[in-house]
Amino acid sequence: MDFLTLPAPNDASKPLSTQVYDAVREAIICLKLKPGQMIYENELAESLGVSRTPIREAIRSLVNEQLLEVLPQRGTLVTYVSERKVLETRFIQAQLELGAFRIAARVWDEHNQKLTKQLILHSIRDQRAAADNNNAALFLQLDETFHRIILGLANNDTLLQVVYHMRGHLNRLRYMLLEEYHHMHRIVDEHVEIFAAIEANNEERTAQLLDDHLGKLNHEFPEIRKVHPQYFLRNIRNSVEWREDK
Amino acid sequence: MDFLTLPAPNDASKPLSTQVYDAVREAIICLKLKPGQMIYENELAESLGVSRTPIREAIRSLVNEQLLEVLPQRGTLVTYVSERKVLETRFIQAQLELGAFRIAARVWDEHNQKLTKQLILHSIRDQRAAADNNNAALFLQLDETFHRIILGLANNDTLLQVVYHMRGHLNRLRYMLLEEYHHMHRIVDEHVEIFAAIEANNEERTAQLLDDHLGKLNHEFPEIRKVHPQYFLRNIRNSVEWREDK
DNA sequence: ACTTACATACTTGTATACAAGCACTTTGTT
DNA sequence: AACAAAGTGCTTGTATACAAGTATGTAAGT
Repeated sequence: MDFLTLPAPNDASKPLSTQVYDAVREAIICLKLKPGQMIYENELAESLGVSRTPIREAIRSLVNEQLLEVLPQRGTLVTYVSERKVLETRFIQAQLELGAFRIAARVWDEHNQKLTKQLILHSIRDQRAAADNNNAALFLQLDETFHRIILGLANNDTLLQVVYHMRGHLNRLRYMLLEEYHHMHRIVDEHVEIFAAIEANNEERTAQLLDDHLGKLNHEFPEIRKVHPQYFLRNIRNSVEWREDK
Repeated sequence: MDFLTLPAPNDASKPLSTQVYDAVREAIICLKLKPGQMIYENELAESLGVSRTPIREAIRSLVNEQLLEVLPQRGTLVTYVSERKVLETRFIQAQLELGAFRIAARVWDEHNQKLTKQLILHSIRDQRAAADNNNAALFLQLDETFHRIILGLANNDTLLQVVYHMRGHLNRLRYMLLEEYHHMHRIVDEHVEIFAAIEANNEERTAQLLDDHLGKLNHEFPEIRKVHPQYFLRNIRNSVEWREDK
């Protein structure tokens, strides 16, 4: 667990429980904590140099996001990626992002959103750089930022938060995909296309492009599952009982 | 705080933290804990007869749902209802429910869903009874159940969970509305209409009716705000600083 | 050889003790 | 009388101690 560290040894700006939450969440999404792995409160507490109390509070939040599952008196499980969960999460993400991107296309105004445009162009440039360097972790972050900028045009913080949670799940899968297929440049191209449609105030085209963009995950899913079967569940619900490789 | 009680004095079926969560959440939504009210961990712990540990874990979950806000070293605030939060939440609810209800209308099959139909008819009957008795708390529960049955047809548990959280916010508002305007029968009528459209596999009409059904909240909002100004925030974000009545 | 019972070393769940910070009161000064 | 500053009692944040349950290994019995 030596890869788990807090941002600063004695940083009082945020409560320890929040810092632990951020650190563990990042580790789960980057697959440093592997789906199916057991973790233990004492172990985490020792690694991070804090007591069990903030650890438990962080775990509780991650259980709410279904990234962890507590098995009482046995330990805590990093949840498997299940096909069902991915499909469910993808549907929600699509519904919300489609709605928000439509708003973005509707309200986009070249004159009033010069700053936003600069942000987007910068983001796309950074994405290209990350793609050139084949840096999957960084690329995922930038991809998320790009989506957040557009979503921000809908002026709905709650939506940003919900989409953030949904992405928590999907990103583990997307991380595997990026590491395997290195298709980052294709994704950036799609981002460019989508933004062009928004700039043209073309709501229908924006929605169509975004739907394709998000939908690609469904086709890639079965492939990546064969590459990392140990991270996936076969059955319907998330459970410790049945695993792909048993 | 004497209205706060756990389901059973010594029920080991669920962890205390979960029981506390359920009890406090219910109290917030039914406005027994009022928006803007301060609560304290010690006070809750004494009322419920447990230690601060499970209390804190429950509070953490409710903070994640934005029903509570912890002010460090000062206490915990029952969040105000803000216009912004209501609009944001309503948008998400609409996007998700519209998507799911469309699926329901598409997949509905009289032959294969006899059981579901029975559930729905029962639910509508119960709703009428609650409306007759003018029982707002019960009606809200039944309303939620009705929506959940339909949403269940989309076969997406994650969506059920997200909608559940969004409703946590809206229900405080809806509770005020029901107490004030007693328009439960109108709501049941709309439910009947929506279900008829689903039975007819009429996706467009289902979506149209549901959109109207959910949209009514937006019109009622300014009215109810005048009745209970002390529960609402004037400003953009949820914050303890600015209040309607200051 | 196989099963069963039990001791043991873990785990999480809960309670309590201590630390640090905010708010108000009270006291002292001008 | 007005105001500033220290003190007191509250709050949440964190650490630790204890309780209860699970899995495992071992030894005894069949």
